[in-house]
Amino acid sequence: MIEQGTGNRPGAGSARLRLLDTATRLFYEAGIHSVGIDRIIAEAGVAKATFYKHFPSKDDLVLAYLEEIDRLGRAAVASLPDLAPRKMISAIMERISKAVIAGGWRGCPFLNAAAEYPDPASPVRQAIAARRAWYHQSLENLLAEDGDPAPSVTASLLVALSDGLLESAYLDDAESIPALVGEAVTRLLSRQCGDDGTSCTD
Amino acid sequence: MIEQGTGNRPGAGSARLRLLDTATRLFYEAGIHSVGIDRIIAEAGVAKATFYKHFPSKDDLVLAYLEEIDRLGRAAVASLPDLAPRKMISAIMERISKAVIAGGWRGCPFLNAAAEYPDPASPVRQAIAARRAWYHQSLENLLAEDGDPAPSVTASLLVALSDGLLESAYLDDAESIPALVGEAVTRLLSRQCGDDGTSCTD
DNA sequence: GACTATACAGACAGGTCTGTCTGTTTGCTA
DNA sequence: TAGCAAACAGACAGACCTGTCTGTATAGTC
Repeated sequence: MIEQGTGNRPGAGSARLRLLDTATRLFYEAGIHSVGIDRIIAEAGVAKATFYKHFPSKDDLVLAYLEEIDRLGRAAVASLPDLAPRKMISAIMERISKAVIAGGWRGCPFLNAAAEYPDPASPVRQAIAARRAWYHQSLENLLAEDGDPAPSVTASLLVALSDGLLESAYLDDAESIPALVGEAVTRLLSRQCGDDGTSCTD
Repeated sequence: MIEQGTGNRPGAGSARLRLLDTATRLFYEAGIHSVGIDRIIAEAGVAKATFYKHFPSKDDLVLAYLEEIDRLGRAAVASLPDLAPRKMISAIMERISKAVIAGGWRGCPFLNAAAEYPDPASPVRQAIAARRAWYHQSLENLLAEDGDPAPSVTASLLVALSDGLLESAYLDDAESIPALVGEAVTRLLSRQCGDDGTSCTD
């Protein structure tokens, strides 16, 4: 899907790629409204006309930015090894720790974007809603497989905890997150013994 | 504390109040960077020079906006009736439901502001950090009183869940929040029977 | 009435924003 | 060599941004 130009045609598609990469970095680091087109094209080394050829408006670039992150996240989850449901849930939640420990964490890109886009009907907000629906549904399916008595409620709590831990990593202390993720999963999932590695000794 | 001018001195202090009220509404509804000074003074009915007399810069107004919300939140918690620790924790968490059900919820003002202020050294971010530290400490104290074996960890989980539920109310479904708040508290707090109303039948 | 404090109205400067436009260069293809 | 598609450079328009400034009106106080 990602066509890394520069094969035979030195610039074919690479301008779009550079724009999206640069915008991703700048939008995430500085916030969306704080970053102007001029800065993006300067740092990407792309002419303004070329930018507006690939993205009819700035909001189209913002949308592409979020959709690309969404795509990568879904691909990462899809490529997880096939484990028992509860271990899958743990693996998904532990992606939080990995994202946060890497450094330069500036909060969840979707929550940050939502803060800047108040209109729920805007394409940006709809992309965020789609992302959240996918995440919730993925967890709910696994919880149902795991025999959770209220998979939708538990999934909502896991989504909320994911959001909260991602924000906590940004605003409080990133290093404490991995331990908190484990603790949260242990406490939130209903104790059902026998399936797999949960302790169930209490 | 709130002095609604127009008593004997028709305009004494009321300009600052109108500015802060208007800014609070607009910053929260539309986002901080999206609202210009011109719009604030127009809707507040205040001259620009008057604005800059009360607030040396826009960031000072932003800071006043967050500090006022912080002050109100702390006052509301301080004025809760004196209950047993666990009930106090529940009461604090249930403030989430009340805030969210009222309608017009646009997410946590502090998380929204943090999304727009990347520099952790900025006064805005420091106000956010102070708010979060207060909230965490308040919960931790109550948990310690309640005999929680790891009050700091549990407090961190409650903070994360608060953040997450507030975001969920904004982006997913506000009406489901009250039930989720109760469920979250039940599942997160360690089961210690005998104190008060926790079921402890499992 | 004179003085002071407060707020009003609005022009202005200097910068930045998005988006459009003209014209040039580059490199592949026929 | 000619043609074409893509990207380059950068001027420009029109709006909006923050912050400064000048001048006026009002109300309370001495």
